[in-house]
Amino acid sequence: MAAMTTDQKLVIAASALLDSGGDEAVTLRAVGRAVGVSHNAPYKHFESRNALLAAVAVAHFATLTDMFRTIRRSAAKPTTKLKRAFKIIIDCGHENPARYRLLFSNPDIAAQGGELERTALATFGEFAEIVRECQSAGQLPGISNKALTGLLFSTMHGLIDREASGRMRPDKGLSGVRPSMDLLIQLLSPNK
Amino acid sequence: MAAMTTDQKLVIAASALLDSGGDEAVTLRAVGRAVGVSHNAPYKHFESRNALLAAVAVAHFATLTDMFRTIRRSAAKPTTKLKRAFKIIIDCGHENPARYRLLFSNPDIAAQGGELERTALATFGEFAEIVRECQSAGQLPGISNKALTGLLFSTMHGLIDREASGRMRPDKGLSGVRPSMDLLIQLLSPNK
DNA sequence: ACCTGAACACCGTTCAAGT
DNA sequence: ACCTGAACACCGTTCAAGT
Repeated sequence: MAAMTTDQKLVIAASALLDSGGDEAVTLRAVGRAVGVSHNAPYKHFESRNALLAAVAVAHFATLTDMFRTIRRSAAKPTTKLKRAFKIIIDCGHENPARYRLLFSNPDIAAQGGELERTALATFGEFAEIVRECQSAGQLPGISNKALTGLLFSTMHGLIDREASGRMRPDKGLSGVRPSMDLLIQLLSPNK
Repeated sequence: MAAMTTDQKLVIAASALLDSGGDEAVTLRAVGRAVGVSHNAPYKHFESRNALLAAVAVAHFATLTDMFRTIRRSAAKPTTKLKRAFKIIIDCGHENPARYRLLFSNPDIAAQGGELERTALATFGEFAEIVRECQSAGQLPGISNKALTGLLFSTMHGLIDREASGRMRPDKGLSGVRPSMDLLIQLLSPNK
């Protein structure tokens, strides 16, 4: 932590504030205080608060890509790989809801394009390859890989977001994201 | 508009501001200005800004329930009814994204519970009945109605939210919410 | 190159005071 | 009962100025 640039320190501080206090806790004043600079020093490193948050998102997307790649290269069965990939995203939604929303549900951040868009597409691409393995193994329908990946990812995202929004009460008959995804996989399986 | 209470005027003004300028445009100062009262007059009618937004959501949920009920009571085929119900929500997501997020993706609003929760559950219930008709007609799997409804609704929500967040670029192989939902219905159909 | 302090134009919310 | 005006404690952002 000695050899860390101010840029990195700012991103790390912003990420910690996001996880501990949610989006509105990431004020430039709090970030500056955590790093030991003034509240407008971040403007010397990032164009705006949104640009700083986009840098946080880039770092997390890169980590997700690595985790997905590790899963894909493992010796597990395709469906096991898929469930592990699901679990990573679902756990993120549960443990760090503000971070999840930054990555997957924030129009202002996604609109920045550039490096963020590239990194996010890489994450999606790794996920798509795991889906492809399931298709090749006959565990998922042999339709367009991208269409199926988008459908699965969107369903998972919808379930996570609805649960985080408090709109998936038990009386709605949905016990959670995981069982719902298991149900979907089962319904989609070509083997009966 | 003569015989309108101040409460109603505030809700209507807030809703209009939400649709035209997004969530951050709904400031109590702007709402007050639109109605012709001071910027803190709303506090005499609602506990907070969030309570005012919750009242906006209640009004829209009630409208959605009515529209779903009308569809359900029509003479159309079950799958046609379902597609019309989808279309109403999808159109809302496209035409009034901020309103859509208020209704379906805002944890702070949903956390208010009370009348909002009841109204939202009624909307969901009407939707579930349309899904049930499709199940009875053999167009959708005969599993738990609530589980299937939640799955369909979550998928639609995930697709809408990902599109609104700018994360469903054409190069991801997804041409839009509607075709993706059609694909899902087709994949889920018991008839082959 | 990098940072600071003061300032600006906003917020939601509170409160004493008016009718 | 209902509303107002001033005030408070925040924001993101800008800018002149310092080293």
